[in-house]
Amino acid sequence: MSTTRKTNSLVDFPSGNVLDRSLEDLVGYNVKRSNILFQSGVRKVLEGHGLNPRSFAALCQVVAHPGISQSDVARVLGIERSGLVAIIDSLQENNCLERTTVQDDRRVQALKPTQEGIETAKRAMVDVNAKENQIMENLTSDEQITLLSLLQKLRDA
Amino acid sequence: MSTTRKTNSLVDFPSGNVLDRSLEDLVGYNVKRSNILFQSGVRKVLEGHGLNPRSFAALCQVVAHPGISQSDVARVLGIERSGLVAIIDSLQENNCLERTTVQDDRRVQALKPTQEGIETAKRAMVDVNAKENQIMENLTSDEQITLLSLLQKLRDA
DNA sequence: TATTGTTATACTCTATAACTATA
DNA sequence: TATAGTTATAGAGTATAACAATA
Repeated sequence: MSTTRKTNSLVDFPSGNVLDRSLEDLVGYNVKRSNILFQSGVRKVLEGHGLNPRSFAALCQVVAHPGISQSDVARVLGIERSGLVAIIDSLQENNCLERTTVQDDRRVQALKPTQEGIETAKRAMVDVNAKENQIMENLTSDEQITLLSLLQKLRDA
Repeated sequence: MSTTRKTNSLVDFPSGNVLDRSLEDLVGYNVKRSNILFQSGVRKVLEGHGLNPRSFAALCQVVAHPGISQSDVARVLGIERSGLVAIIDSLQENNCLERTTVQDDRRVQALKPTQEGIETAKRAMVDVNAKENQIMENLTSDEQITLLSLLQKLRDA
């Protein structure tokens, strides 16, 4: 007797099926499904701070590197400059940062975090960390650390 | 002297900055960036087989579970039924599967893989596996296995 | 009432191209 | 000629709602 799923299905879902396991054993597929878990969970948390995943990431960069240019934020985050405009607009509307002019190069607008922006980033980061711990609750602390370091090593390529 | 990036930046990027590391130390952020690496790499490979990530995943399910319904494929893949229609349409146009009627329940259309569909799935899987190994080339074999098992354990929650 | 497949719709995310002003 | 910021635009991905046929 094979182990079947609870829904009323046309076919059995025997555990250990070769081709089924092939998909479930792809790292990329598991990364994609895991990304959905984190994305949806973290998005909900960030909404409470008037942020979304991208604006949160951008704000973190501005807070960490006051005076950074939009182009540099885009480079660090791996997104297009054009897509960053609306994100910076929203952060500016929320009084999280200011666009300031630069004497040496009048093309760029240095991004300076406001005190409110700094505090928003810190509060959001606390909540995001808590949410991540909740999402990973069935991993031990060591396993969480291992997962993080392996993903970072992967990205270093 | 701090370590700076190569681009002409307004600000320094000292390694070890607290708030910058906070973002880079979020598991969710690393999952998101890793997902982009896999997604773009695998997508290119699948194009050579007339597939994309979603149609490949759906085809794998149909090959692994001949006779599966569209609703079940959607449930297993974690996507909406409505979004699956176009995917199944494209797989049917490529002669990878057939929609067949079911006597017991005339609402459902059991999905049966064609011989061409089975072979396409197998060939694509070989290439995807090779691509994943390339993407993870700076991880040892043990590390790749650990990463996979941790992601699977995370998703079991 | 609930489910399957389907269509229509809209919304988010994101990339591309082109423009301007500066360098 | 190259870069910064910006705008417009289009495409992919995906969720929602509603519908007809069937259970």
